[in-house]
Amino acid sequence: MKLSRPYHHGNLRQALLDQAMIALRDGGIDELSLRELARAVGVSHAAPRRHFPDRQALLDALAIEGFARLGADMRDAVASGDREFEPTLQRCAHAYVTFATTDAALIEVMFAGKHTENVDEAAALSFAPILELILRGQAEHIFEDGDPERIGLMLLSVIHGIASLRSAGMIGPDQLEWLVDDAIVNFLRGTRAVATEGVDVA
Amino acid sequence: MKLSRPYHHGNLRQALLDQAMIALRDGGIDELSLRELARAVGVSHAAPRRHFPDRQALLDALAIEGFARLGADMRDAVASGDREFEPTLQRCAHAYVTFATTDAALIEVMFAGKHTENVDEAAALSFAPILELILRGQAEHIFEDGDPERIGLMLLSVIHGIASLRSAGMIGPDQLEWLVDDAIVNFLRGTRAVATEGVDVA
DNA sequence: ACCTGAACACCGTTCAAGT
DNA sequence: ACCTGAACACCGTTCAAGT
Repeated sequence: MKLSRPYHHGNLRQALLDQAMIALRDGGIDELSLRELARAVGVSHAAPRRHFPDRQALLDALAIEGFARLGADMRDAVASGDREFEPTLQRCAHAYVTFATTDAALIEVMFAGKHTENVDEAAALSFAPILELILRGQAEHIFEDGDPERIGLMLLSVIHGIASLRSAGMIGPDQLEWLVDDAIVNFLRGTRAVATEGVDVA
Repeated sequence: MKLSRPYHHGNLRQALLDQAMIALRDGGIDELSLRELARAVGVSHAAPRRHFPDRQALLDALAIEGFARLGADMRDAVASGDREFEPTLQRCAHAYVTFATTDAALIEVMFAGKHTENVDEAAALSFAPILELILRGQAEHIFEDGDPERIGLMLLSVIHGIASLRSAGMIGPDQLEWLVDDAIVNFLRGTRAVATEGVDVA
């Protein structure tokens, strides 16, 4: 006769990750305990060890899943809506910030630093939509020529900075929307706010 | 006869904070343990409780000290060197990023979110040099008019974003210098990189 | 007022042992 | 191959007790 709880038939790893995502959402990174995860999933406290050698390995796996979702969110945002450049960039930026504020604890894990190669790979991959936008912007002569990574890094800095300040509580929920809008406009045109002359792209 | 270790004659609180700063530098935020701090300072593990009700109180105090130092660093950077606007802004930004990379764990504590009112006060105070620069920039017509807080928030986002990405390891140490330079230039003039016409500021 | 010592509940990690 | 149970060393927090 089979057990009513049959060893999680091999998907314990994913069950732990799913439970961890839930725990992250309503507990923060410090509340995340391997033992509690094991308990919630109905397994002994030593069982996770087969799938995650230590706590950091679990966090790395979470970060990788997070970057995959972040990249997908941005890609979707770019694809949805019209093709006009500036609104597209706006949607991409908003997708990033929305992700970061919705899953604040997760993005903390993603950018925690103590990572493996695999995490860095996932991170680089997730930023592909941004890089593609830069390339397109250069083709449309919206951006200056030169290393697209350089421009991408500057763009990422603004967006991630906003997300980070929001998580820290230094930006109110109400300020978020227009701040992203303004930051993108400012990124494109600078603080001098010259009139929108010569911005008729294609 | 007096004890050779006389109860830390009332400065246990500061001794703990100093030791915590050291621990933060070579251990990160997770390595920071109240018990170890007490041990390092030569006091029982329950003694810190008189000065810090719980771990978070210690972290809050660290954050407040951190913001004070960050503000001072930026103020010094602004004061040192010539008064030309753009270089002054550059020095201020570099001071921020240097602080953030030198004391990466500390700035993590400072922006961790779970703060008290007092920490928010200290944070706002530390950003005063940035706000003053914005006001000066508006007076010199380098910035558009309107809410200086709005411009300050955008500027802070870029700078903090760079610092944050650096801590996460997504920006190499070698990329840091020119990225800050470029980000400030881009903040002022935008990505289009129009020639430097009409930028002759008084 | 300030600190100690023992106690409690919780961790992450390790390892022999089970099926 | 995958999981269990006991064990170890470490936490933060609490509280009666010392001086």
